[in-house]
Amino acid sequence: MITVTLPDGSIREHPAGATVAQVAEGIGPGLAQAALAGKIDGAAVDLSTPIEHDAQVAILTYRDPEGTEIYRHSTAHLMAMAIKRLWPEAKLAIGPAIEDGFYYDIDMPTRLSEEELPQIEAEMKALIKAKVPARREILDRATARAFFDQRGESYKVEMIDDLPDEVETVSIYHHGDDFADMCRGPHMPHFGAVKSFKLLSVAGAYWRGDENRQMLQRIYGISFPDKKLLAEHIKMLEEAKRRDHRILGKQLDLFSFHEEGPGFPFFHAKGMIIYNELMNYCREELRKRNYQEIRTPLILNEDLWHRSGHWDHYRENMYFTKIDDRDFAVKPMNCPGCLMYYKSNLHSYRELPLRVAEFGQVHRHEKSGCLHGLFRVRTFTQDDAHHFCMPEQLEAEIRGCIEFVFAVYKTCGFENIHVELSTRPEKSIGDDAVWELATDALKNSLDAKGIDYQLNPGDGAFYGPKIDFHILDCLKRSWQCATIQVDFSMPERFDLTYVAPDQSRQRPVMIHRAIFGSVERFLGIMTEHFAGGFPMWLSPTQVTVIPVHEDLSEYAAAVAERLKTEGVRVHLDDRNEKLGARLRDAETQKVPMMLVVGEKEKNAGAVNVRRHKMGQVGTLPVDEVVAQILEEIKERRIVQ
RNA sequence: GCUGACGUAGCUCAACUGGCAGAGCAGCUGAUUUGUAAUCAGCAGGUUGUAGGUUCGAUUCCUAUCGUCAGCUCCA
Repeated sequence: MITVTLPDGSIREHPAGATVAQVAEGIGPGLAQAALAGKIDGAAVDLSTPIEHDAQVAILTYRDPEGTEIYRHSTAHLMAMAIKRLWPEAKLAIGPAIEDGFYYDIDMPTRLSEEELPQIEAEMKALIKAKVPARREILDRATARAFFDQRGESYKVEMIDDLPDEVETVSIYHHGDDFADMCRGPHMPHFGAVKSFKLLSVAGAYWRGDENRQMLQRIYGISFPDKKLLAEHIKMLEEAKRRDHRILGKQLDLFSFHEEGPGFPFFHAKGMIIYNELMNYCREELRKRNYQEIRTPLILNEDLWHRSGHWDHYRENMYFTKIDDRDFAVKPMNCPGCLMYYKSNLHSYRELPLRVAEFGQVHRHEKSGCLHGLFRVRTFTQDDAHHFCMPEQLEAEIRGCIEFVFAVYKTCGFENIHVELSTRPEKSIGDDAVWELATDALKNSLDAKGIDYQLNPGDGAFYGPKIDFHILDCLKRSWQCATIQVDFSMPERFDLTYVAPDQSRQRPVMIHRAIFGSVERFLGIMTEHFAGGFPMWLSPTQVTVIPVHEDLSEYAAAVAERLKTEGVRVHLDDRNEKLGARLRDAETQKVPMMLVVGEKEKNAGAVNVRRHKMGQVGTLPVDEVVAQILEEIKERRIVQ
């Protein structure tokens, strides 16, 4: 007998050689049913794996993150098998589980399109019905290589060849008699366990992500242990589509794109209101936090970009032009301009920390295939700022930046923020002591604020470490926006100095930070986050006043005028349309508040309040409503 | 940039195997005077992304090109 210790600490006795599946059965029939794989002493294994000695054993179900991965991975195998049956000449590359589903990269002469997906799905269903079993086999390297070579699976052969020398054996999963794939496993015992799945899309993908290598066909799919979960997932995808800022931008008349300027957004009047409100808010915060604001030119002499290192590192993304036969470049970043500003005066230590902000419009040549609404454009405005400080001020400055980021995100409705700290990459400049100082400053600042973060070793910029802030929107999608970078390189390259108390010239440290990142992108993210129903302070139209019929236009106009005098963006809709139609228009344009006025309201000096998506709130005196509206705007309140 | 799909009225989408380019919404004109998500009627709206080609005839087939979308790569 052996002793099996379960995750909850309970202990069970089993005969030696009992399988993980038998342990699951011993615990209960429900668990045995839900079991996908197991863990023996922390190592993931198949259910059929025998336990030979005393061990820690865990049963993995879909609910475990690892179980989910196994579930999806097995579905990827299922899809690969179906494809091999339909197109035996197909060669398999890789097919992992991913964050929301799985994919398989396949090389085959037939061009797949979405139309072939149902055919593959039908084949998969047949394999599920047949409950095709999985069998694991361990082969030594040479045998495995010969096995795949003989089957013409050249990608698998390449993977085996690329394995580190110390790897002696390779595991293979056989599904049924005619399908095999190299795989670490574990896998579900048979395809019957796949209860519900859907293939979503086909796209090209490079073998090993290298654009110089073979383009493969990638098929994406998703699978769930129950139909309801699949239905929910599909609904979520539709919800995301409904919130797409590119579609809402059109519907709400916020911005547009044209063939004449691919990747260069046109901001319409309504989009401009939101854009300016975001900037106004940001400027208010800048004042509170003792920043000064500057503005530097869009085009500067090319020499500057040689000096800054951008020509070496960023040339591909830059636009160049000639003025009077001299070479110029359109700025892709604002820092060199800011450095010119710093250098235009002598600075005393008394001035530090110096906080210099710039809403700088930058241009970057992005590859045509990357462009994506406002999320990926060729020109955008950074809410940029550079802090120049003494080394001993670094930490306090970083803390200030972190506080700034969180304050702005809170106001904008983002509560879930994921923070990452990236440290020194292999290719970098500066000495270790300086890097350590900078990294510690970032780390200490995060710790002092009690912020959890993910460490990305070696992911920093070549000139310094950085903190990135990722916003999680309502659909749990993550967007990198804010960044705080410590930079010792630029002050060096541009020979920045300040005068120290002893009259010596000292080198300041530079912090580079952005909060929205790109104002355009941030606007796009907010559009999706609020599904176009912006908080009142941002809404292009904040209030629509609707008289029930024409005789009440005068009273409605007076209400509207009152709001307008108070600075509210108000619209009087006294068109010759039915009340319902005008309300519908206001609702589809996502106006946060509608004030309906009829005889009753007129006589009482009141309005009937209706809020976007919430319906009627009630009848209130005009004074009270005006006060509420003003307060909601001033407080930048989010009402949902 | 690469692979694939797509491009028809301001918007959303029709148009069989190549045979007179159509609808809803929006717009304009008129009627209707409205109590919480679409009042009715009429009118107007097009070089079918662009440039070639095949054909008696091309929105439809072919080539090129531009753009968009899904990915890959890259990034704010």
